[in-house]
Amino acid sequence: MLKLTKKVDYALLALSFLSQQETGKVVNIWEISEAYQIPTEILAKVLQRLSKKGILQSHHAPKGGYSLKKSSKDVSILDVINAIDGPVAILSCSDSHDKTCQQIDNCDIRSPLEKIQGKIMWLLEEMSLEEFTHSVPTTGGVLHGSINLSGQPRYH
Amino acid sequence: MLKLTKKVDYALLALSFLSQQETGKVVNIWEISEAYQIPTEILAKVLQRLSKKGILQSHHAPKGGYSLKKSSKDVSILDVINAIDGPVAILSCSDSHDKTCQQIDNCDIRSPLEKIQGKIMWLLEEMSLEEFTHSVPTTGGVLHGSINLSGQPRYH
DNA sequence: ATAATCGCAGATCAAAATGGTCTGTGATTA
DNA sequence: TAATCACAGACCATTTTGATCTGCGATTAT
Ligand code: SF4
Ligand code: SF4
Repeated sequence: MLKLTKKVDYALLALSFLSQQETGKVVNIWEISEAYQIPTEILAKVLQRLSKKGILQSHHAPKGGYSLKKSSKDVSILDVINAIDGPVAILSCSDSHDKTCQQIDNCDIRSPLEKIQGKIMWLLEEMSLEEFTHSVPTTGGVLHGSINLSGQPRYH
Repeated sequence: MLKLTKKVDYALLALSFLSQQETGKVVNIWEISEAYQIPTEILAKVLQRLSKKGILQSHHAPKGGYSLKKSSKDVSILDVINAIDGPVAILSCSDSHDKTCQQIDNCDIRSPLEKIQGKIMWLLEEMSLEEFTHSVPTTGGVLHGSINLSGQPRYH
């Protein structure tokens, strides 16, 4: 339920790896695959999409590979998810025109659900790769009050 | 990606339906199924789980059915998701002991991801069924500042 | 120029999660 | 005691995801 896919996991690991290198360093798939024990073929797919979306720069050539195209603070987690799995959508009906939900005519929960969806997207958009890989303690004061930043759920 | 399951959708619709009735009103599966065009068998499963988790009260008897067991402001969206699909878990590894992820030894993204997970759970826990069905404009001032409450994503 | 080393693209298969169906049982009450 | 409701679990179909395979295209060192 609400689980991130393995591909996104792979993408984040790879990006994390790259952002730990000296800036502009070119790394090939095999190295990343080796570092995390990820099957090379599927990692290839993942990195391809990241480069197609402008997050990575690819260099095809001997000694080629991938390097970060943007500063890690200009890449949000949402960007990564969008690149790998297509648009985040909590609801089946947010694909809009696509295939319409049977309940849509009588549905009175759509608008509140969209509100939640907006908040989740905002959350994912706020967090950049930089904060992500460097374990910055807060998101910069955008969330206030009683919000739980411990990473540990406080519910039973 | 990150999509709520249809069963949760059904659960929320049913709960929304029930909370629109006079309090304590007993409604059977067929009526709800009819109202939203949900297959009765699967709706039955969904309502069973809600009653097992103490969200609904069941009355088996002629003229029986289900009624809300708690006030709608004491039921969070997280409760509903937990009841239907088991615990919310963004990461594959948060099932902990279960089957371990191949990358877990070298993983340097787990803690930030758990942070995000915590925030999402907090979000879902904050919103009660009452706010949900009555379209209350805000969540009561817990989120401040530039948060986007419009329900519409503001990203491209 | 050409061969080695890379990424690119798409088809394809396997496994898992989900949605939906079916059959039979148990509780309550008119 | 029969009708009406929920309960339980097995079961199958569909969709999504993870992973693999095959061949092509770009770049560069020699
Ligand atoms: S039930 Fe409502 S919210 Fe859920 S998918 Fe259908 S229209 Fe969208
Ligand atoms: S890669 Fe890290 S975060 Fe993702 S599932 Fe494995 S251990 Fe958890």
